[in-house]
Amino acid sequence: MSKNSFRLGRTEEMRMKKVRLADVAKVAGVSMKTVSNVVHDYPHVTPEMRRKVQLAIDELGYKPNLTARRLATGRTGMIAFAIPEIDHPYFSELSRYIAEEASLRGYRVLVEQTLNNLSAEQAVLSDREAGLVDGVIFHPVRMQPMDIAMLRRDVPLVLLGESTMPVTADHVMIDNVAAARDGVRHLVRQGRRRIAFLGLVAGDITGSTDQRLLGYQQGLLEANLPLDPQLVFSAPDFSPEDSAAAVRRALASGIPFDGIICRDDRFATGALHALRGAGVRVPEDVAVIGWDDTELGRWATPRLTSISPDKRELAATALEMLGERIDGLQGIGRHRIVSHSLSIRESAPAEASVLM
Amino acid sequence: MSKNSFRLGRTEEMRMKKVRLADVAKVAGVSMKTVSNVVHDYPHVTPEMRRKVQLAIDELGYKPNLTARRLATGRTGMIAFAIPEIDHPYFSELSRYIAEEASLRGYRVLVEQTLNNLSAEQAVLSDREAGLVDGVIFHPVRMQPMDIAMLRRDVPLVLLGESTMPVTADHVMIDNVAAARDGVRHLVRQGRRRIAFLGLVAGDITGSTDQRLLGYQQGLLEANLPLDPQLVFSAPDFSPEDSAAAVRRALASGIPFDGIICRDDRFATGALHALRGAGVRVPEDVAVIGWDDTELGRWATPRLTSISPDKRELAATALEMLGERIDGLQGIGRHRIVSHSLSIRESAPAEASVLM
DNA sequence: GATCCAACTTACAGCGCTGTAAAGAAGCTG
DNA sequence: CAGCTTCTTTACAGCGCTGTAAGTTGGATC
Repeated sequence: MSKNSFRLGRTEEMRMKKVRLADVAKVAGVSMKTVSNVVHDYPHVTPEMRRKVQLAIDELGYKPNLTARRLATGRTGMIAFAIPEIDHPYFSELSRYIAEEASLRGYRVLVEQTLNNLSAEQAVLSDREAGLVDGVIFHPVRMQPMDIAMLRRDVPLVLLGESTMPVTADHVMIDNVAAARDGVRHLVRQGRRRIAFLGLVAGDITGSTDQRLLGYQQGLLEANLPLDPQLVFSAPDFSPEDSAAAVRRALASGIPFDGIICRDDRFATGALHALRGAGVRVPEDVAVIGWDDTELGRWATPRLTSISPDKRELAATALEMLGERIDGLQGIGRHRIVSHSLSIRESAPAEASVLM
Repeated sequence: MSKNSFRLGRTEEMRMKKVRLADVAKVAGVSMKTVSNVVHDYPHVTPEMRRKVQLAIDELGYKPNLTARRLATGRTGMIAFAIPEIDHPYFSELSRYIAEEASLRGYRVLVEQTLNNLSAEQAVLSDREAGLVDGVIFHPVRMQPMDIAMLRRDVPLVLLGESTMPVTADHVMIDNVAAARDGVRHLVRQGRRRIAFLGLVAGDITGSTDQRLLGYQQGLLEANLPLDPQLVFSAPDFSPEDSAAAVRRALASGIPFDGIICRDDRFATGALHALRGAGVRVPEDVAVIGWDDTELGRWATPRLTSISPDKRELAATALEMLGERIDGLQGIGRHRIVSHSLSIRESAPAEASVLM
């Protein structure tokens, strides 16, 4: 009876009170540091000592307190991943790779949404608090390069995305010019001659689509096709609805076109819907190419041909660079290009299959 | 000149060295605690003192060190959100609401992917380390209720999802039985008589679809429709591909059906593709209802009618309950139901519009 | 057997902040 | 103006861990 109640007391104590390193040390009859060494698999610990300590750890159910560790080491083991929207297909897919690559390197990821909001983006850089994360991977959409350069704080930073970036920070992207050109080439190879670009977004101050637009133009010139400003469609905002509206407007205005290259899969999805609604066949009448190669496009009808950044490589590269910065690497910002390809599906099939 | 270099030195000092509370206190000529009080807007501080301290804070560019704060207070201000896959449309959309609701309550969110992996799920609960987060919102898919109950640790926990949950933890879900019944009713109202359920997944040990299947059956019985086991389709895994294959198999086997209710939008998307590939018209020949009301379904062709859990309410409720637990609320697990609705679109339109 | 070395282990001072208790200041009361 | 109360401010001991420097031990060396 009394034995039982003692046992209960013991058990309760084990789950109620948080066990500290010092408690383990006392039970094992060693110093705190030795326990710490066991926990960290420090090599110079005799097997006997290790066993003794491990026994005490197990008995007490000791769990290291991360916060204390962080305070002592100055490292948090966490990185922030700051993106516009976590539920945008491209970013949610990218998040997954970032999380996986981070976990491989012993980091945890704190996802920070900026919601296309300037002040939220600024908050990412001019953090009110310090010591939360060891580094930041940031995909800006509203901040200008100079803003970023100015606000740049002491925490290691890697930038993502196609907009112009300050030369003071590391940056990873795909070759957007080449990618857009590849898309145009693919359409040209199918015999398309009136290729549209969708699209510019009113108030998109970052000029993030500039490079894609540039590649689009290069692709046309390369094929000796005329540059028709009417074929550059604009949308009021970034949603598929806005994109669909832009395509409807273009159709209504009677401008002829037989191909569209879109700034992202969301835009392409909107375009597909607008075209279908107007009775325009894809790809027979108009071929459509998306951008980002997301699930949204893979399961669109028809399945979307899309420019496909190597997201895994993107994530791995960003983490690699960030890791180097965290490890103390100094120096001017480095720019890295990761590979891209064209995922060819029904909306803009390869030549062989387009012989309708 | 010398003035300039002094300034530079000062500036450098400001960005190089991390400023501590004690530094601010020294400059302001007050105690550390007073600075802390100013930082925290503690009421009993004279305006003059506040001004003086604020000046020092601004001059030195002081940023509180979160880690130290955490160690001292025992609170991290972070919660973990543990889900199978961050790039699953339902979870990425839910993540967004969780992040927003958390931010409203002063919490940051650490997203943890379990990748449908049992050991990863166990790791979520039996955390190796303590003091990382104040609480956990967890959507299990592999763990059994008893496992969860056993491994349940000291950190506050709120469970999400439709599987059976231990009575020892808080739980938020929609009424899956009612929702499935609503879906069937909608189809029946359109005159559908051979309604399929897609689908069971081989090896889905959680029985997470049980309730949806139950509601499906109730809906059929309610309409005096026979229960045909052949109309419950099975898939080997959770992807749209698997779902499409399951539908193709059903079509090939010649079982007649004129409606499908799917376990999620991904399955519905796969079904739409399989049907289209077989020349079956949606909704004319077969009406399709999805589940989760995600962007994937909203932009499918045809646009997907889908059972729509109120994701914002779900997130808010989970955070509310978790917050109460973090604030010390004890007692048995509470179960909360949040509302759902049916988002009616083209794949299973309302009666009026179905008169082809 | 004294000396030295390498392999282990320990003691303890921080990491930067907050909670507590207690001191100091200022305003009231009779 | 002593005696109280209330409002501000201070001093300092932790929070739990790790890095450093200083032991301790056992064995190899001459």
